Amino acid sequence: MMNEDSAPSDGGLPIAAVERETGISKDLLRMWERRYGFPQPARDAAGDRLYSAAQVGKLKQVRRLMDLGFRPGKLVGQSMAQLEALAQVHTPARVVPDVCAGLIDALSGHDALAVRELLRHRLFELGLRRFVGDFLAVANPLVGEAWMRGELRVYEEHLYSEEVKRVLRETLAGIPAGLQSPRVMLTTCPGEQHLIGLLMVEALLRLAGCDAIAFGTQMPLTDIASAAHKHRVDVVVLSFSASYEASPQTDVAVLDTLLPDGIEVWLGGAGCRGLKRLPARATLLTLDQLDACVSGWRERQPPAIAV
Amino acid sequence: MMNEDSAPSDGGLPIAAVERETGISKDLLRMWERRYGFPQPARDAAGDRLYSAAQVGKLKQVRRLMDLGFRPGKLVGQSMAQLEALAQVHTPARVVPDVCAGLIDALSGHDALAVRELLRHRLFELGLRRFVGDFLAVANPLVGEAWMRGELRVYEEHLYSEEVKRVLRETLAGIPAGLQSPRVMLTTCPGEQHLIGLLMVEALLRLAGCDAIAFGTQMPLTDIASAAHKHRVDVVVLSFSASYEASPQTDVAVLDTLLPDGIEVWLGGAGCRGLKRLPARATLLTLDQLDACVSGWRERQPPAIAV
DNA sequence: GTCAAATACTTGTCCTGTACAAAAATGAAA
DNA sequence: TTTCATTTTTGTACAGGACAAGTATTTGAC
Repeated sequence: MMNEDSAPSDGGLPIAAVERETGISKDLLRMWERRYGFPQPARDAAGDRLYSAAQVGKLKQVRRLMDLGFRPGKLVGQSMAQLEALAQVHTPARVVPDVCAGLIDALSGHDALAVRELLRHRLFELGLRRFVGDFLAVANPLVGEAWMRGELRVYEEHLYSEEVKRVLRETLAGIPAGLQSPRVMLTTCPGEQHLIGLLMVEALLRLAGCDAIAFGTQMPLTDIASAAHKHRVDVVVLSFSASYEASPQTDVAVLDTLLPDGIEVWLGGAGCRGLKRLPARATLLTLDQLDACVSGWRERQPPAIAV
Repeated sequence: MMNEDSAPSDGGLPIAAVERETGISKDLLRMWERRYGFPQPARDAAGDRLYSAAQVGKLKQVRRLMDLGFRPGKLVGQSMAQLEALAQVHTPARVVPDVCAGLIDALSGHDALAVRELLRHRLFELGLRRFVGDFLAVANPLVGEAWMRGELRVYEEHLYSEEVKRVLRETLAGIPAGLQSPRVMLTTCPGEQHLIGLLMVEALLRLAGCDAIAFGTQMPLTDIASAAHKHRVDVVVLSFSASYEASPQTDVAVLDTLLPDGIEVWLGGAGCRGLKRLPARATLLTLDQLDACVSGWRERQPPAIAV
């Protein structure tokens, strides 16, 4: 067991810390070292790895570029400057749509208040449905790309997502809970900590009059199943972000065996791209298909039960 | 690489899924298997482990009891029933204080709306400061203990924390952002996903007129440092829950080397118990010391700058 | 030349087994 | 009873091998 306390002042970060900072597993860090010779961390007295800040920084950059589709073998050999250039080139600044004007500036200006005001302004201007469907649907990837290009720092992206969550929750508080069917529960699978997509769906479901129950993120699959049963929900909504590590495919297959019959599963988010061979009860959908999906569900119900 | 898709329908869960479901690392799962003979998962065609639902359930129960102070060696040999009995005995139902009356019932009644109403009622009855300091400070551990005893399911605890977050955020939205010093940023270290403590602190700071900036959870330490610098904050508040896996000690030590001089670090939460040898800039505090801490900070500032 | 199938390469995760340091428990002395 | 030293327990680190899934590249038919 490495001595965690010896690390900070001097050499660098132990491997567990690097895993948490970069999201790259210990196994993989060791494998890259073996295969590519990078990163080649120093060692402490006990022979445990100690990664320098520079190595951790490069690892983060490599990881970003991998999310863009690059393979690690091509990346690890490059210098930090080359990697940054690569990120620049491959996420060309898109034309910022009018609705998002000023957003990136507000974020990089380190002014939390300005960001919040901007979001609120858009919300009142567009109304909740279009705020979600037109503004957030555009702004979220825009912020992600700006971060890829290095125009935004991690903490600025954190600030953005925190303020979006805040504004959405404030607003949801003002909408009386719908009581119509379908009764929907919202959550994410373990490891998926992105809540924004879930809140966006919740907003639209509330507007459609559905009885939506939010359970937050990261519910173990067995608990999703029993909660769905106990709360007598009709639909389980799961959101998968692009950075979801595990396989939505597997999650859905497991849930299919755990869930009682008659409960549907609706999946959304960038992490669902390329999903196939879904169980019969599962549906893949985008935000703008949600209303249609709710209507469709209502039509499928026996008239006696439908509201 | 195991075939994740073959698992769900038949035998059980692959080791990565069990790690995510139980929070027990792969390394440790294999170590327990070798040392204690439990869990002893089936194997797929490739020789990869496949854990049954029963094994995963027992692992979760073992983990709960370990949080109560039991050692794994004493636990793994016991049957599921014995483990449940143990949990019953060692978390005796406390006398439920009046303020919390009805809470557990509302949660186990699977009525999200009732929970929300109860929380709102307490909030209006007590006011924000006492809601945080008197109600939540009592209710949070109460819910945790009820879960330990098996009186609440995981999803009921999820529901509780989701509704608490919701009510707190609604309320925070109504308090104009304070603009007085100190300027405080709130976040948690990577791996710490509990937000409630942070929201409670934010509420109290806002009431004290502080300029509080919330960054959400799980910021890499390097980003905490640069955000603190760029946003020109005076204090970084970190919250550590009892279930924090990594070492707050190490985190603070690392931050101490990364943060610019003059920025203080305030630590709170159950995860801080037993912390010692803190850097000079770090302070350990509980909720009820927060006001005093803010006053203390203000007094320490040169009069010219103090507000 | 174009498309599709077969082949080769790349990459992530799993495996076994070992080692060791930190934490906890135990026992001895004050 | 408290304090200190010793033993046991426990978690995390290491090395290096294996292999399947995903990706690229070549081959071959049309």
